[in-house]
Amino acid sequence: MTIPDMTRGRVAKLLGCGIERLRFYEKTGLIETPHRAANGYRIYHPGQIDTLRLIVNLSNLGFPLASIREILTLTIGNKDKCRQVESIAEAHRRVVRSKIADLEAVDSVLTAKIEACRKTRSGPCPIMTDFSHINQPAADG
Amino acid sequence: MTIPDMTRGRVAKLLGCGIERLRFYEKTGLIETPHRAANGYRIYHPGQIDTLRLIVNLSNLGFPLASIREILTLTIGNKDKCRQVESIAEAHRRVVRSKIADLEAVDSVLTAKIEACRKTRSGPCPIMTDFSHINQPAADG
DNA sequence: CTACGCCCTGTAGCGAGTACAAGGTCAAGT
DNA sequence: ACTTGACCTTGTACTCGCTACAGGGCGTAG
Repeated sequence: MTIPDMTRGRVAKLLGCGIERLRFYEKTGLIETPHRAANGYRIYHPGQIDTLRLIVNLSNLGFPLASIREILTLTIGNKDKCRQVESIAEAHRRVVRSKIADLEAVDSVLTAKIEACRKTRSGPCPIMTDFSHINQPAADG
Repeated sequence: MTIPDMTRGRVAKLLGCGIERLRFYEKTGLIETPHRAANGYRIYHPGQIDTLRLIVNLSNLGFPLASIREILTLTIGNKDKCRQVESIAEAHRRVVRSKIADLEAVDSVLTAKIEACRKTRSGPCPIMTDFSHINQPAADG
């Protein structure tokens, strides 16, 4: 049972991401450059794969790479550093919730406009008119 | 009461956006190049300002510029074209709702992890460990 | 006449990758 | 041995929707 070399493609498949993404994380310094086989191929060792899995998982949750970079500098097993990670996660959750609120506001505007469109039997389209020459706030002031 | 020339800065202030954004819309062909005064300054006429307001409003709702471009090709006042605009808006609403669903899923994962962090009194940080070396799906198969 | 604010142009950068070209390598099949 | 195809390498350009900056011209108020 020889374990096959973890080349870029195999790691990408394992982590469920594209191979270029791994190169990108390497290019931007999130991981160290992996060892190379004699033919020049990258060979990832288990620790690097763990790191990459952490990066991919956090990135899939929308953490910006700057936050991920910060999390990576905090080594595992320290209680105080866990508090730091927690606070980064809380900050990110605030961003996520704010985006949800924004999108829900957009959704309700869209729904109102779509309703107005449906009621329009003839005449100008409400989406076009409402968003172009209505609601100029106090243009006479 | 002389109406001042609508220069780029004035239009930007009226629409609540930055002046570079207007140049960007011009560069990408969303609006035609406005007339120039003798000194080379752009002078926007009311129709162009209406168009820009439509663009800015739709863009603020998250419509991609490709959709906005499509909407702009549909002239005002035609019932059938209103149906087309409506269907673009519906497609965008589907995208928005899908994003909301994704973000809510992210929110619940974050909340679970933050809870786990809070319960951690000592030992490794759950965020780091759960996202790096746990949950490898059936690694023995 | 000078200071400041507005305008012009072109270009580069953001985030987080994705895509492509041009080539080297490896493993399998014939 | 040879060919095919999948994989790997590098560098570079593109995505989206702006934003920022450099280096200059113009206009107005004091």
